[in-house]
Amino acid sequence: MDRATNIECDSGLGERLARGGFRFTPQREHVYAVLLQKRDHPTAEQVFIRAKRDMPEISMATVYNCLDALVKCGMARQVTLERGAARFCPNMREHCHFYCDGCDSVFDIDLPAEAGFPLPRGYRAERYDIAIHGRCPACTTVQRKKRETN
Amino acid sequence: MDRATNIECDSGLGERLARGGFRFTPQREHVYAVLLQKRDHPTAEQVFIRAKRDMPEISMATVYNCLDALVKCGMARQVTLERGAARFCPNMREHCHFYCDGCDSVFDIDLPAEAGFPLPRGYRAERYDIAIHGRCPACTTVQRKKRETN
DNA sequence: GCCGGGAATTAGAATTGTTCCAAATATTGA
DNA sequence: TCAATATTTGGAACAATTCTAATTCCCGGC
Repeated sequence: MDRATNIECDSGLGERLARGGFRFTPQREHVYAVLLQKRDHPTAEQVFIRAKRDMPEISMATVYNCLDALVKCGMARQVTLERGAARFCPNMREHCHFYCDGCDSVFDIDLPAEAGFPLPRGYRAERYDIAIHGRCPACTTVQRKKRETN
Repeated sequence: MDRATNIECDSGLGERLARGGFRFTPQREHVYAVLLQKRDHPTAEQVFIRAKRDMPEISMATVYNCLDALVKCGMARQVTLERGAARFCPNMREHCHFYCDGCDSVFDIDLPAEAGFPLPRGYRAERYDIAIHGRCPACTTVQRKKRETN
């Protein structure tokens, strides 16, 4: 949001890509510029549309590739993280979810009483949706395969 | 088929369905039972597979319908809420996202310094992913159409 | 400067998860 | 019982994403 951050990130793109094992390409530079230019959390398709304005030959597959590279080298975030199928639970208490990156399972975590959160003036919160990613007790010590039992 | 027995044994399901304007059906009862039976946050497909064991005729469409009814009448939650396309942002500071249900846009919200969160013993958090749903300042007063500019 | 190998790009096909549809069936209220 | 309405079903449609195979590009060694 502030220009200092912009300049800092911009100048580091090539280096960050390289450090992540990626090459610095015109497409990646351009996709990153598109992200910086209008910070409204665009979808991949919106990035594609915007990128095509100045780079008409770019393809959707490349946009996905570039976004992936940017995320992997720490220059962007994927906001909507849980990309797989929706999951359901019958626990109607106030709680949040812990996603174990080791065994890919989900645990209910009780929320501390203080539900509040300081929001800027004018924003009205109706629902909090908190996900924590990490390792569950079983996976903290041992590396496990993704469980699948049905 | 004895409806009285069903209603007696459904621990509030029939009533909650009715209050939500839904009918109490064997499929909905069964899908709910499947959710209760193994609380591992199954996907719709896993629910489908499990439901078919005792109700081989049930279809995927019905499972989606039942899950939807259960969520709408408050008997279950859909864990993974952001179902649309993934969104991207180049803001690498610690922040969370505010989703406006009025205009369907996403805002960055700075996170208060205290990032901590009391987790049960053994869980190791690596990343917090906090989404807040509600109305942004512009939509708090006026109802707006979903914005689309690209 | 030229060549070979690995990475990146491209268009399009394939896959996944979900929603929509129309017809058949079931349930409810009169 | 009958009509109105909701639900179920299988399959088609759909949207987002990933994969594939054929170039094309880029870098280092010669």
